Amino acid sequence: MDDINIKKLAKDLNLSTSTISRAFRGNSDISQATKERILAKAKELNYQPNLYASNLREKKSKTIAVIMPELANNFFSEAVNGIERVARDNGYHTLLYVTDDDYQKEVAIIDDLSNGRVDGIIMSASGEANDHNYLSKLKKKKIPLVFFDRVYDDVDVAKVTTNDYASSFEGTKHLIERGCKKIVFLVINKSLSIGKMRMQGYVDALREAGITYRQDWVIDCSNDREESISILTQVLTTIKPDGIFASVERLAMASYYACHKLEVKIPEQVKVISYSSLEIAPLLNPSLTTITQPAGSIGTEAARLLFKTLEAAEPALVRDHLVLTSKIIQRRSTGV
Amino acid sequence: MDDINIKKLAKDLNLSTSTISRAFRGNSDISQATKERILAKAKELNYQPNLYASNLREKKSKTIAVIMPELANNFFSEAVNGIERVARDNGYHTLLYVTDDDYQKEVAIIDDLSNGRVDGIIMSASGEANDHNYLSKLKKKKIPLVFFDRVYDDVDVAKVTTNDYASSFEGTKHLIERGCKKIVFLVINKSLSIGKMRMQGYVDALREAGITYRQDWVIDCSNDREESISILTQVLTTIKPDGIFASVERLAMASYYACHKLEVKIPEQVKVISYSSLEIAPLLNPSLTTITQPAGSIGTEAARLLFKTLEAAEPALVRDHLVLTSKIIQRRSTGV
DNA sequence: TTGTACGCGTTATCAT
DNA sequence: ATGATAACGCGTACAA
Repeated sequence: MDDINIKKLAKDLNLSTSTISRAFRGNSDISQATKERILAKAKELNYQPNLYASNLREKKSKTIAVIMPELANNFFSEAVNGIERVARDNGYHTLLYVTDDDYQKEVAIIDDLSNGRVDGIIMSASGEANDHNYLSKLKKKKIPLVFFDRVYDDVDVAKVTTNDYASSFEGTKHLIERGCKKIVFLVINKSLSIGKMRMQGYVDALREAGITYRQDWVIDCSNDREESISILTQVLTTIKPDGIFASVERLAMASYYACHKLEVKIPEQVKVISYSSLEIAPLLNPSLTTITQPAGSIGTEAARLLFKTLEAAEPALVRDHLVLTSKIIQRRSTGV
Repeated sequence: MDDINIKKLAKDLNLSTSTISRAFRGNSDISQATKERILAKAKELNYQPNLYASNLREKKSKTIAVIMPELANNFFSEAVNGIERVARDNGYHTLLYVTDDDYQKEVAIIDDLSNGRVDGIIMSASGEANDHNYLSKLKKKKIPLVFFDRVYDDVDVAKVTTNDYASSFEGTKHLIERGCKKIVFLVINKSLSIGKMRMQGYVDALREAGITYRQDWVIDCSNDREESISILTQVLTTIKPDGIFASVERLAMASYYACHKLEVKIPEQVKVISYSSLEIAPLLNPSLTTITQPAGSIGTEAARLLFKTLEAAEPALVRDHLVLTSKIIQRRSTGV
């Protein structure tokens, strides 16, 4: 009475398990009458096909995983929304995994996932991650992977990114046009593709404006906020920049903290621009000029690529790289 | 060569499948030598026990689900961190589900989960949710449920909340002490337990201060930001409050938007306090006075309760209700 | 310490 | 339209 399964239900209805099974799967033919009878009884007895048995039998989990560095971040939450919508449309479920920007966790999660728990993975890469060999396991297991936003250049899979080089170039140019001459560039990890692209845009924009690029203007910050704040405090007092370009949102936040603490006025003494999808950017003190990525679209496109791969005859061949466009939203932090 | 499984590995090593199995499970005895030999070969051939087969066999998924209203929210992300840590310590995996504050989605997720995908669920409730009968399915399937923060009073399971009544009382008192006489209370859903408790604290604090409570001071807002902003714009121009108590974070944001738009000065013309775990509350313009919940602890405690239930002889008996304490952090939005 | 054999709950194939 | 049966990959009695 306690545990219900397909056999008991079959016995209860004087039917075979095959018929029960058919009632729950759309395809096979079965008389409308018995189907309804089965479904009714199933609801009454609270029967649902056992997920693990089905998956074992079908060798499909109808589930995908999304791996991302952090949760409390509008960019990722919007991207996830996009992904989930597409997944649901395709009859798939979505599992969320968070790495906290910790490379070790990323490896552990991939490890956990390569036992067939999911049919495919959409991921935004974390941390330095020099060795990406652990991803080869996925290829061996034929679990397709799609990167979004933060990608590893040396891993040859489908990717969705934004025009980081161009938007960074424009962002830097914006600071220069607002009169900045000494612009520092804040990065968490230079080696990460996204950091490289954004940095190059910054460097080239400086060059174009005839400003000589100085290596010590590129500030290597940390994932840890306190650490970043102390680094930035140092920077503000020694380099005394008149412009800050934060390559990721949290570094803009850290910059604000440091400026507040040192009573450095934004935008009078230093102007700030940042990559950010922060919903509350307009409410910051002062409101923050942002380069904003189309987060939702990035998610839906990444999901579409994954499902394209999932359905491809030769999945390995799907290596599209989509590049979407970010836009600069000017606010008070780069005002006069 | 392509698909590896326990049989092939066994054949490769001239061993039986049971021995292989034993090598992967901690318990059964097996000689250290063969165990190492097996593990080595497994790594070489990229073998991992199939998750779905194991789960089917063991009738355990070693996985829990966390269901929450939203992602881009510091409170929930901290809570999730706490939960994940405890889960990992217990050898469990954590799946994340987001409802977007949509009751229908919550029902759908619970439905999906009741087929045995997870061994237990930790949830923060969404939306109005008048009918909680869909949760009975979990009980029938013996999948334990633990609520955190946003709970349904009529559902008799373990819960972890904060002292909403007391902190709301104190928050209101704080506004009164700062000179507010006409304080509106913003709520998204009065019927939700958390809304009720917080509202009662507000009402009682008014009463204690000799301020007559007016029903139209309780503003029913929306999950949709634009809608909330338009409601608040209305409120600011008609009621003209000198104090705003936002019972949830997003309503504080909406209030800020509305005030900015109407050029109503915070805190000079209206003071604002809000429940919030916003990391950037100090950076808002002006910095926001918050009632902050111990998010991480809520998560870890909820997880502990879940695992206690999971291990209990009679799970139905675990109905502890833990109440943790929030604290008020005073900032400029309620300053002079 | 290791091997044999069965069953977990389902679905697909084949038969009726 | 429905039923019988084998197989998915694994873990555990039980046997050796």
